[in-house]
Amino acid sequence: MAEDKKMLLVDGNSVAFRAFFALHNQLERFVNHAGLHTNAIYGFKLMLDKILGDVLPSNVLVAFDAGKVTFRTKAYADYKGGRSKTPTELSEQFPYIRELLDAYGIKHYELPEYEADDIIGTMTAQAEKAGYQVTIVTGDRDLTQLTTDKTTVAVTIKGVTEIEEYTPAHVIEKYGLQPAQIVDMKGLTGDSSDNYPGVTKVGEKTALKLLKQYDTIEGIYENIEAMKKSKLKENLINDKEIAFQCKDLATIRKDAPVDLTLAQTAWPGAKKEDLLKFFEEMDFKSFIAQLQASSTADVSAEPTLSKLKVEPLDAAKVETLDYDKDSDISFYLELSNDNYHTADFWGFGLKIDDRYYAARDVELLKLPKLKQLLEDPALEVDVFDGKQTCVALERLGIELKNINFDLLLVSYLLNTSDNSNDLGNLAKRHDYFDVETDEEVYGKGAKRKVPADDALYFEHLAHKLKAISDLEDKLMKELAENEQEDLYFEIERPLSLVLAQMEISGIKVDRERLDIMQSEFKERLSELEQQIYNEAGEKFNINSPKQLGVILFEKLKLPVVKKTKTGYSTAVDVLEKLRGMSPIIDNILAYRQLAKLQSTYVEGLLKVIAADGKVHTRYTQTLTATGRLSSVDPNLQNIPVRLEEGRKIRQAFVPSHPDWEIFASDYSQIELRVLAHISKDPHMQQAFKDDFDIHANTAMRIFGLDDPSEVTANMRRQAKAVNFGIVYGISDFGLAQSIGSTRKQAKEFMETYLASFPGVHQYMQDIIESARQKGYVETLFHRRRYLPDIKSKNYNLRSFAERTAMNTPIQGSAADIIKVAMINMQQALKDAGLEAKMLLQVHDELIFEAPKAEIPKLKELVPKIMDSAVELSVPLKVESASGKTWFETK
DNA sequence: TAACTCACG
DNA sequence: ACGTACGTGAGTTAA
Repeated sequence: MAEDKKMLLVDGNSVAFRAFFALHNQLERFVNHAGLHTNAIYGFKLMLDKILGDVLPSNVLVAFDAGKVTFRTKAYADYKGGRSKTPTELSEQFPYIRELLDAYGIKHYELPEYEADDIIGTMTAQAEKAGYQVTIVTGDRDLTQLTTDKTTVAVTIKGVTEIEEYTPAHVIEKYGLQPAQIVDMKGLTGDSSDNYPGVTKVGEKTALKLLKQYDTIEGIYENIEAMKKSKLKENLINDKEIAFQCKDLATIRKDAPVDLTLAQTAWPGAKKEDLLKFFEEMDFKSFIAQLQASSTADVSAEPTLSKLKVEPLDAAKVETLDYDKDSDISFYLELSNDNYHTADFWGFGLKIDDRYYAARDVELLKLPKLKQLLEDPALEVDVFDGKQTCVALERLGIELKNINFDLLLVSYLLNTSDNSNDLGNLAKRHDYFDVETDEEVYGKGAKRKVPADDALYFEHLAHKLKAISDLEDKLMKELAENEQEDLYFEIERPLSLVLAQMEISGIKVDRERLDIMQSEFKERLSELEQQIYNEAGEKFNINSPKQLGVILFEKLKLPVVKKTKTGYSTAVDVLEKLRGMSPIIDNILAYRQLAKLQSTYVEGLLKVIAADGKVHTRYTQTLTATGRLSSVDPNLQNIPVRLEEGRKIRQAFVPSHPDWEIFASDYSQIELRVLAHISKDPHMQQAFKDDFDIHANTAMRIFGLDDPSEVTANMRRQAKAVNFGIVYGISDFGLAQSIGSTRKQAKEFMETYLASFPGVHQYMQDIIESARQKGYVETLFHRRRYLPDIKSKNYNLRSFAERTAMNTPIQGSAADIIKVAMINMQQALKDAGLEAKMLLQVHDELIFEAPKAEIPKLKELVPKIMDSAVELSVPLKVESASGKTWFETK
């Protein structure tokens, strides 16, 4: 590193701004014990680590602006005028950012009357001359004017650590300009953020054309006489002085009186002690842990991993493996992608006590020695993602029998909002740094590939095994502290095996049925297409909201109901309002509906039918913030049902054997029943105990009726919306939206509702207060969701957190209940000796296939198991149906 | 990759 | 004065 002359120059102010605003929504979470905001300091530190690691510089300098008065403001009074003041939450952090740099051993510098840019420009020139490679880091694209073959400019684009690197070639590609021409561009067009005007009526396009022809502003004016008469020429002549002045303002100085030698910017590396002291002061706990985990006293830019000895396995070596019942065993199976039903096997790693083994060839797992190890019911194995491991091993004919600690699952339970699937990232969240992320080792997206080098690859596998093993005690202790042991041992861990069975079973799809639908839809779509083109008077892409917006609101001049960030909204609720104004609307709605069915369901499903004629979804067990499952590849939890046309898609879901049927059971109103239970509201509980129509019951209360016969269909519809609103965490706006009333009317409904159900009202207040106190809410089975925004000063964030506090215990407890039912169900089917198989879960319903002869038994058994999953203060209610296809189970 | 739209509970 | 219903996944367009 030392012989490489690499200079890193950082625009301190600009990066601090970026860091501050990137973490602005978490401003209140970044406050240290002294009340100092620390988000910009934190972000600055992340950016430093990233760039130091990428560049490995020999020299570093961070430049700051010295103050408001500069030679530019002296020359042009309005320079940077109209900028809003730096928030105090940020300005208070600047002194500490300088302290941070001191702790890193990094030189920082500022110069009266000059901006950070000019210091950087000057140092760049000096460093280039002395033969350095230069990297500049900034949030300000203007600095790209400094790019040369020796100097790269890294501009932060998103967050703090994502950067875009500008080389001269990239500048040309992106702007169509040489780096040196950027100042000519700015001279012509001006810069609204720096508040200087440029030439009248000259924008980016005109400027580009001019510079292409004349190269520079000087070039333009040398040739101006020859230009033919035009408004542009007039403007150029009138604004000549402005153009030159603006160019001068935009030009970064390379000759500022910087009294700093290159030698003074040499970077010796950070001192662990100094950093520790600083991080203590800032309360940066994870950085402290990260530091303590690293072994050396000198902190280099790249965090160093421990060196592990990994023995490559082959058939002979497998025979020598030695373990017993008390051995500490971790196992990790590496796959080429997420879809473990079909992914290629990349290999595996195995840890027995403190010995590490790895191999690329998974056929080795079929050898008796290894197969027995995995299938021994008396041998506990620690894993990361047990479900994935089980399903993939099943493809090799191996059944993993006794999972002890599942790092992914436990980590999710500890914090349902942290839903990283990557072992390396997840470990970092638990202050463990001795493992890299897959992206770091394998690359991402299309570039992801298994390392060619055995040593490198096997070390990564070994570090993953080590992380699983090292984190077990700590995480299990946290689980116990949270009273979540039962949730893990009794619900989530056994559930992962139930889900594995369901995923492996898959559900049979009638391909011919879908083929028929596809050609039928195709025909109808092209008819609708023609009609729409006729009515519009031209061809356009109906699928493009942008093009459709132009047709509807500009060409046909229909009234604009709602706008989105980028243009006109063409969503269903908008189109509904335009119905009747033009026949095109009905056709567009019909087209949309059909196009959705065609692309997402008919074609989407056809694409994922496996060789066995079935679709095998994957349930993500560690994703949702509430504890629900989700379903991917394909998503079988959103197959159409509400509209008849779409519902027919369900005709394609059929049993996998002749003379079998589909059987489905669903919990009726489970979320409202859960609410009745946890809120202890007597009226709501009574309604469920009496098995009343709950929406009609609510209607009677909010409309003040005495008899169910007085409830009209419309009243019931509105009451149903109110019930939904209550479950979601009430807001008058949302309710008004959903029932199409005024906000005032909605507010009255809500108030009447809360007065009629005092227990519910009390619950809403209590749960919000409890969330504020504890920082989290919990479900019936202690599933936990943290709500840091509940204390936010931002109204929106806080309101969102409050609604979440009301909703999560309801949605999450319902999720808990069906999970218990599923575990009991699998056991009950087995105990009853039935062939029936549980195939799908859709939040409050379970779908099975079974021999026709077993259907009567299921009608008894399934509701019984679902009802008794948990004892609430109100009864649960389950409804069942069966038929030849999923469509018929209604 | 983000934005929009729409399918489900 | 603000700008929202809760929880998901997938296809399309357009940058």
